[in-house]
Amino acid sequence: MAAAAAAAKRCMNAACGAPAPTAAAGAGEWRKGWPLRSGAGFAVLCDKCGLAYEQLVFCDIFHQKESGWRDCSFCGKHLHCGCVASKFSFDLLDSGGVQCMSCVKNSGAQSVPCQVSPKLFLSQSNQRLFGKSDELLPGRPLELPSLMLDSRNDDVAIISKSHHPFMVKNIEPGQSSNVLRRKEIENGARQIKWEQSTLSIGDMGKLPFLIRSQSALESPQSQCTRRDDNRDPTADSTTSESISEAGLSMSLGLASNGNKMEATSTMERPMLSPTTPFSEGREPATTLSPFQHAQRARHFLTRPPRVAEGAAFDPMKDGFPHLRVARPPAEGRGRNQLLPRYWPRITDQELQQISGDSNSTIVPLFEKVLSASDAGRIGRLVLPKACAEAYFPPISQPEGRPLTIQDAKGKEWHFQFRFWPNNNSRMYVLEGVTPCIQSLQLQAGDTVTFSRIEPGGKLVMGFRKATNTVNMPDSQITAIATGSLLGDTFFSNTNDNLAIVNGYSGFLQSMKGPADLQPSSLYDHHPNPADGDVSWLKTDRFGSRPDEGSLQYLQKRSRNIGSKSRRLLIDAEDALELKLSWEEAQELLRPAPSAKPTVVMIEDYEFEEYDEPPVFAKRSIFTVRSTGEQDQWIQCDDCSKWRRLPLNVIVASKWTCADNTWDPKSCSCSVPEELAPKELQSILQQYEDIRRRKSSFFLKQNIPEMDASSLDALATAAVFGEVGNQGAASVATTTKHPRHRPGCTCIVCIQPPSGKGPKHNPSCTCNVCMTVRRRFKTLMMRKKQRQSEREEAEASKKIPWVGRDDPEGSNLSRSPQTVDIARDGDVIMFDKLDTNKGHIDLNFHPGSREEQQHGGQPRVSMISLLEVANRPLESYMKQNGLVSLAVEQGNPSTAPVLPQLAPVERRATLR
DNA sequence: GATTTGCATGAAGAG
DNA sequence: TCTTCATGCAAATCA
Repeated sequence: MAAAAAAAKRCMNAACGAPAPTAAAGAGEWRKGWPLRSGAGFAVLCDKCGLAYEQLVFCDIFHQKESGWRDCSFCGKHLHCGCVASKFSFDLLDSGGVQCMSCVKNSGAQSVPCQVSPKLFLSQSNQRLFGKSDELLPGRPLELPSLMLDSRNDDVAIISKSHHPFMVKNIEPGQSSNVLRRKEIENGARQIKWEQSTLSIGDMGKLPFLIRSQSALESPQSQCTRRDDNRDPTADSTTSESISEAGLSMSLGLASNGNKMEATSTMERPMLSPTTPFSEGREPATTLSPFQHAQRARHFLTRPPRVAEGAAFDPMKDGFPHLRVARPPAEGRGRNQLLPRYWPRITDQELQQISGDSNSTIVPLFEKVLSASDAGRIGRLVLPKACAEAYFPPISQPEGRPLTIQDAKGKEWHFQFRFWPNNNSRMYVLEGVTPCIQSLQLQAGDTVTFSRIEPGGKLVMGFRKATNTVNMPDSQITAIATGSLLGDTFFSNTNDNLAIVNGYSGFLQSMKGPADLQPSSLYDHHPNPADGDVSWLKTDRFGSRPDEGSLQYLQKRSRNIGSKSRRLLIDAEDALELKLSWEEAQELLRPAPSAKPTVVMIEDYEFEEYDEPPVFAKRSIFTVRSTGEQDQWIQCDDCSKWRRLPLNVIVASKWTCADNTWDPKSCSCSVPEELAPKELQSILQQYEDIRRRKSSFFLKQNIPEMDASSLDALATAAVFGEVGNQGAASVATTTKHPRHRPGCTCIVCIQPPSGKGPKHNPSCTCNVCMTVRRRFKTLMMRKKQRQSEREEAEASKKIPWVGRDDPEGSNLSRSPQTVDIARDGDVIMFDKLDTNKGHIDLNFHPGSREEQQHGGQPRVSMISLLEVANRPLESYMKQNGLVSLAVEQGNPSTAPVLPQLAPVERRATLR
């Protein structure tokens, strides 16, 4: 292939005959992009990971940017598109050889006809199926069985050879692909119904949907992919997006003229459908500028269905009135520049609410997630410039003009729509929104949606409360990506996990791409798990609205609320989920092996401080024999056998028996397990019991607010002597303000701030302040620990200690055979070497043992401490009957019940 | 002293 | 590199 290709590396245009670039001109790079298989496309090889990504080659962006470079979805390394790399850009012809792009440009539309090749073939390398364009001809609908999914990562690639490949890349495993499969079964081979739009809507933002119009930029072949560019864009709003929207129709599964879409027709439409300009013999009127291509590509990537303007997609008709679909922006000045994040996500139900009578049509315009400033008492709502200029009346003076906007209830609000000069630009604001914001009880993170009633053009605003807004810690995302948290939810086997990791990696990277995410649609459309589809995200676990509990949602929220705004807006249930997941991750943390802790004694408590960040380790289970000797058990990743390791050993996340250098007898998977099956089963069962009880405990806590900032707020309040001041509660809430530190006294965070300001800067991070804060945390933790110990002591007089830890009546409290098993870091009382194997040592008391070992010094559970410290100051003070720091212990009876899940724990570590 | 106003600043995203 | 926009901040205004 390479040789043949090399021989043909000359422009096929006889009038040109320009040679292919020489080695000096970058032929090496160029070859890198030479088609791998039958002209299916230019294979792009990542030098770093060696993975081929044909589909990336066909991205319009290549040509729009004329850069020829793109990042590998896996490793981020730049990929290379051979067709545009050199000063000559060549296009592959079906008849063989190449044609240089300069000729394509010069020859115009007549030079080379659109060439198609009636073949359908399977990529051998990755089992992607490449369907050639004539397979998509009208009357020859693409057989859905041909929409084979990559067995590894469920990629779907539908690529027409000549210059019109359509690609659906990296459909997430178990997600959209399942939709495809399912509908394939249900509807026969031809139709991809509406659900495919689910796929696409989500995938649009999540992964680069690539439609290749590689030559569309200038080549005659591009005519095939071009649509009616000379149409009046307003004449048919659903088709005015030309290529991009045509492609969108394919990817969304939304026909322009129907509620449901057939894969065949929508795939054809962009290039070969009888309705397309090309098939109609109409010439494209204009050559798209790179910018236009870029814009269209973006729209293609994220174009959701239109509702009010053409009803291409009608959730109501489809029986999904609650679908939260990212509506496309309505017509307006500069609407093409409207970032998808501002696209209104509004359900038809909400639309109907707004419209009231059915005679009016609601045109969703845009939405915005309220920032702290927007929702603050300043009363200014910053409007996205593009939105303001596109949908609000034009204003020429900074003073702007009054604007009356009606809310969903019909109440009219009067605002001042104005702008400020800003860096040679404008910053549009809606002033006087405070009454409205307060009336609607909107907060930062909530979303306001602006729509227009037609006819009449009256502006209406709706809102959406951010009920499940979570900014997921990176670590959890990482954990999810590696399947460690959701392995069972993802896929059941390692190989699949790997595939998912890969796909997820792409997903994460694609999040950075130009296409924003519209995940809600995805999850609104998401097939019911009961249907047998795999839900690859923890929507069920969140138990919330699927769109808002999804990772995509979290990602989007974190973007929308502001990437600048790394803050936590945690609803109770999600907070709990997050907390548990986070703790799971925390349990895998170990001090860095090389780290030498500095032991700090604070009021008789030992804390270890590390200067180095912790490392992730493999989960292990600790057991204690009746002799008090502890063991650590770790499961082999290969054979799943449990092996005993020394206590102080920290193993990497991947560990096999072969790595067991501490016990040569058990360094092979063939060696039987040391633990008897019953013993092992007992341990694991108890282990799970403990986990469940921990979860149950947290569920029962119903902590009103778990804002991670509470700890800092508490400490800060202490620093400035505000403990006991009810106003301190506002300190916690103001940490939603991303740039503010706890205790910030700015006008947004704390009003009024003046007059009572501390002498120290509240955000001061000097050593003194930091130390004071830390010590205060410790003080609070210790105080709480004392209370819990007292409670424990009192409770122990009434019931056996094990019973306290076993409210659900597990074996732990019922049987002397039980053992106490805690999660990693906790200790399972397990007498492996006892003559009564597997029997619990009832005489064992973790507290007494701990005290014996540590000279009577109680140890502090870091989780427990954080649990306490995370409580908002106000609730903390209330529950402890504290008025100020000067007040010592409150009434123990009012103290919150602390988790007694880990009576024995390792030394608390502080960083 | 409290609140509003107008602009400046800078992080992050887009191109 | 440019643009956007969330936020800071101080002057202006109000009570």
